[in-house]
Amino acid sequence: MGERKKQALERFNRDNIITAAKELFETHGVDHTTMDDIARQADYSKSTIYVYFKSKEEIYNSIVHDYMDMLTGELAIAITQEGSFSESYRRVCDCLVRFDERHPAYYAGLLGEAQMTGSRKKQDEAARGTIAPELEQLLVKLIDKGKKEKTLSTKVKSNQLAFYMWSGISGIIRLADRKKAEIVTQYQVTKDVYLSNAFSMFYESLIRG
Amino acid sequence: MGERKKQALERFNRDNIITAAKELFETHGVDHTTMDDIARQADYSKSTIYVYFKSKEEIYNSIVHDYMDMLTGELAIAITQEGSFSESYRRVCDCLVRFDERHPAYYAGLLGEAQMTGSRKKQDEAARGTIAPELEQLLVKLIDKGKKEKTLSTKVKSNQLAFYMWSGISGIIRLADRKKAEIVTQYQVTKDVYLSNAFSMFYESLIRG
DNA sequence: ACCCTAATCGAACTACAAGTACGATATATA
DNA sequence: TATATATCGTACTTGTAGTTCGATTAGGGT
Repeated sequence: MGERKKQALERFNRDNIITAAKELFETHGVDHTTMDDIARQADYSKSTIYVYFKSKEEIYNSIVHDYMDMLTGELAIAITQEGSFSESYRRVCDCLVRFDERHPAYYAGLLGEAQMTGSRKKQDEAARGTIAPELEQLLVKLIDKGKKEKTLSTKVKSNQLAFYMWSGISGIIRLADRKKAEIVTQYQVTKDVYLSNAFSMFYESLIRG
Repeated sequence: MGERKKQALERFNRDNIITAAKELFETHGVDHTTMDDIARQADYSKSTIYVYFKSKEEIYNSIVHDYMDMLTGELAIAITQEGSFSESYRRVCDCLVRFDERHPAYYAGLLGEAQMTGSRKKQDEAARGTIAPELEQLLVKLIDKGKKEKTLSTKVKSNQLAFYMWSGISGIIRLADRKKAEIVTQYQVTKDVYLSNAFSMFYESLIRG
């Protein structure tokens, strides 16, 4: 078989497997989906699955990677679209909230915090706990936009400020998601209103860095 | 055996087991510590372990609970000690940072985000993803202190603001911990300096809520 | 039509750790 | 000494990731 065809086949099979895994991960949860489940759903034998992916974790990471691409695409638009820093900032927050709502199973993966339960293989050192570089670049771009229009001071280095922004926003979203029930019952606001307030407050910290 | 003695014995055994587990969890990590390891370390048979704890997770949660008590003690001091809101706020941040540094294996548990890998039992619904109520009360107390001295506006409800504060601080600490290497190499500051800056910025968002 | 190679299958197998079962034994109390 | 109960030890069950390997299928080249 020609090298061309071989690669096309590999891609085709990987895609099928990922599609199947996505469905199962989202409906039953990552932990309750077994490799046999994935094989059955994708209509492959388990051994074939292991030809294309060396572990369950690699499947999960591939999906996260796909979603990461989608997300960075959306963020790029949110950031480069016309409007002030403040408007871009809100669009970015919205993007992340919507991502968390649509793909809760992968939000942890996006932050590099996913851990496979019951995995026999050591976790990939490479992918551990890093912000994806493209993501970081985008956030820096956003910060620079703010600096250019003098909304942000230039005292703090952009990448450091971007990192601060990311940690704050992701912390806010994570906890809001975890405690959404209490937010509604105890604080008497919807989750969206709470988040909107929180992002507004957090914005203050950025423009006074 | 009298009820008194029985309870003392139960406590004694639980303490021994927890002490053994703590050592192993901290030296080898929670995931790489097996129930057999714990039994060996504590000098009990595995079956006895299961008399006193119904699962590995319960052992872990007990430890978290202990540390939570310690931490709330320290926070209570940090908050009620003399000084302004701003000073208390810094002390609270310091407390949390030091906790994360001393007990990284339990920081996730503290936030209610720990997940046992390979556990056969369903996770306790009760303990899922909540801030411990005592912790929440303390944070509210801190916020109220700020309101009383007019450093904080009273527009936002105290418990909501406390929650926001908690999510921000814990997000900042978590990511700083995860990326400490990059902080030093890329941002050219020590982790402590970075955190100090971050907490200062975040402070701005609180006083302008 | 035939062969060869690579892809796929299937089913049994290993490894491992959590949690269980249960009879044997030690220890204290009455 | 008799009884109750705490502890032990060992073997077992269960669930799942990942492996092995011989059998089978499919397509392309001759």
